[in-house]
Amino acid sequence: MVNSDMPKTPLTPPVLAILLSLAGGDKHGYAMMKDARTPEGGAVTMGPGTLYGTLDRLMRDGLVKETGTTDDERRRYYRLTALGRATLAAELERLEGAVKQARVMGLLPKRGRA
Amino acid sequence: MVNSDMPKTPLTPPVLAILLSLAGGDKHGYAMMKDARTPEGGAVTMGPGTLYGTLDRLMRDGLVKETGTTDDERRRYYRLTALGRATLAAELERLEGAVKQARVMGLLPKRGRA
DNA sequence: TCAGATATTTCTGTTGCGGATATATCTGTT
DNA sequence: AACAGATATATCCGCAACAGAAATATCTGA
Repeated sequence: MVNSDMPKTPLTPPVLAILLSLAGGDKHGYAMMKDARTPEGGAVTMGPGTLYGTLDRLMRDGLVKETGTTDDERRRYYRLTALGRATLAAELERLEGAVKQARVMGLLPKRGRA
Repeated sequence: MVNSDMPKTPLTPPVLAILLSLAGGDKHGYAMMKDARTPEGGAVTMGPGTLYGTLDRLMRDGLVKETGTTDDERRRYYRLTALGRATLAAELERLEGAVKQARVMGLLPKRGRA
């Protein structure tokens, strides 16, 4: 159980957006880019430089890997690793705590409470 | 209504931690640093470099200002501006959306803990 | 007064973001 | 089948932000 098996948080917004997108299933880069722009995806606007650069770092750090399969010559599909999933989960719990705290402080409009 | 009046998101983790801490009342740097480490503060560990550097940028961007008052020679107190509050609120709603989405996808344990 | 904690400042290396540019492949149209 | 436009990735590089160390000053309590 080395350090690299432990989720490291906090995550930057581009990293979170990518992991969140991949949590919905294997995707190629361009699809993640569009995913991220949506409100549910985190409303993050990434250009290609940020996307593919971040993707490389995520693979280097073992949070994401390529699937190796494709349905289109151009596309490269990516998948979360176990560490990637664990990291995403840890970050989401962290954020949930902050949001909850914010609600207590009255910083958020009444709704929420899914 | 210029651009600088509009909240800009997403925020990086250190920025969020600082704004969140200041939402609880005027604080000095060292206090924010300790605040940030707590789970409710976002569980972010910042050294002085990150803290004061980020604080300078927040003042430059008009999200935070100095109060000018102190109860201790060493301390410099900071306060959220209206833009700072609006930015924090926007970011929290953004994150709330992501967390909600994550819950739908079953990425979070049943009910978050306090 | 002395030690140790508190609080900030400054400096510098490193990382990661962000936009531009280039190229290749796919799709639909005629 | 050729073309236009959308899709998809690769790569480059300047700049902003983060991260840690080191130095300094002030406060607190024994």
